[in-house]
Amino acid sequence: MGELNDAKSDRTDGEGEGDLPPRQASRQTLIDATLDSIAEIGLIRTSVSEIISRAGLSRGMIHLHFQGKENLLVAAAAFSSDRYHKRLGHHLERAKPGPQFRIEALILCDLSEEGLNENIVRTTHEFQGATRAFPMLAPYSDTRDTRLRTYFEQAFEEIFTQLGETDPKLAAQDMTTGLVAMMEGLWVDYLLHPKDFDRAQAARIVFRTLAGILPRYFGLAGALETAS
Amino acid sequence: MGELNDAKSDRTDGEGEGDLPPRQASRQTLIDATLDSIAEIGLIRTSVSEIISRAGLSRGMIHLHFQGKENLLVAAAAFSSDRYHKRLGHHLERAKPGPQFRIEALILCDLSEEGLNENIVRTTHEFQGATRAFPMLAPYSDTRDTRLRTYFEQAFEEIFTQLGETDPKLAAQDMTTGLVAMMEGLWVDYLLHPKDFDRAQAARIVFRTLAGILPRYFGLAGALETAS
DNA sequence: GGCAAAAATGGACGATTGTCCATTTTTGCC
DNA sequence: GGCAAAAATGGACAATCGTCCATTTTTGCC
Repeated sequence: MGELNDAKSDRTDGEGEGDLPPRQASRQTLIDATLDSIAEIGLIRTSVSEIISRAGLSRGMIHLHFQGKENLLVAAAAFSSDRYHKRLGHHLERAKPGPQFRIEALILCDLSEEGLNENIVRTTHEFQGATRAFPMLAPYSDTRDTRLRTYFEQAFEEIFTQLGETDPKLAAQDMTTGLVAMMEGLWVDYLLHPKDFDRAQAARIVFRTLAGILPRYFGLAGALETAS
Repeated sequence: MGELNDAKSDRTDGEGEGDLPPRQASRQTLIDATLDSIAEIGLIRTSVSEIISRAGLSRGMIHLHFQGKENLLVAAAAFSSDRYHKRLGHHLERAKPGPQFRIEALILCDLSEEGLNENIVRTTHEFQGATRAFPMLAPYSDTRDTRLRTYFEQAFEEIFTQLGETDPKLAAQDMTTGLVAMMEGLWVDYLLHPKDFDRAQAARIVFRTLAGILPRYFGLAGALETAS
């Protein structure tokens, strides 16, 4: 649903800080510059000077809008995470009915040009790795897996229930863990070799794996219509 | 190989790399301290002061042994990578003959307590993410996938050749990419939730996936003896 | 024990970090 | 147009960064 858009006097925002810096445009400029810098030169080298240089703004803006660099990083991670989940929801809405089609939609979303590109993969990976240094980033790094996992798990549970599995919850958990791991690993693969990465091959591999375990629901090309 | 003494009168002392760093003990102490620091507080916060504090040595030692922080990071990455591959080789030697047993050995090695623990996962992930900031670390981050991938690919090619697959090389590539991705993803899973991670479940998931595609070679518990 | 080389020390150094604030510029309402 | 509030500026500041070197301590051979 609609989070962080306008709502001009959103007073209750965040914790109990009294003063609310409003100007939205340069706030977003700072977030964009931060994400660009992280993607391009990494979180380590993303300094305040680097950010304001990319944003074309002055030094004090970060403190004015975010009361420090750390909050800016959190805001950037939140923005990135939110964008990711909006995309997921978008693809889910367009999916045909049936659990196997929701699973297919999520997989194809995560491998599409808009869902899997160098900027996204780099920033995601950087945030993930910075969890130790900046614990407040953890929830946003974790959300990707958590939310994606939930969608997968529900869909798999439907399937295993249909199949009459004795413990559909456990089977769904295992399938989800394996599938999320494979998707995560493909992202790392893309991160390390963006030029050699083949989206079609990646999708084929994922669906071949699913077809091996759930042949009535998945084929090599994706989800199958013929679910009893 | 082992030249750690003599070269006594290499007095040129210019900025060329003529002088050989001799004292091995404190050199290793620095590497260990660096890896510990990276695992514990992350690469971002691993400063020279932090390293020498953990090592119990003095400030100048880094410059004496490594001519700078960057070379120390490279040496630490190289040491970590080397240790990983020695462990892989060890497990490969002990594997029963047959490609499916080599694959099983690699998987179990990568999921064992000695192959998958918080220190290893954290440092590996940190180095992987630092590739953008420190390009000289790239080869050592890449080696893990490359070497593991080679082992898998050869074994799978044997299997697919035995099965009379029309294009055993391509099939082996796909299987390898999927399996490496899944292993990589399980590492990330462990990284984010070391307490909740279940090694037995992880192994079961991997073998269930393999069993789905290669049922004559793998069962839910691991590799099968019955490969005609 | 003497003594030169090696190993190790720890402070100086300039550069850069993130924070903060006194100012200036822009905005928006009368 | 005037003028107060908001937005934006850019430099001061202490702290920390990594590098480097003059010095001291330890080592090893005669």
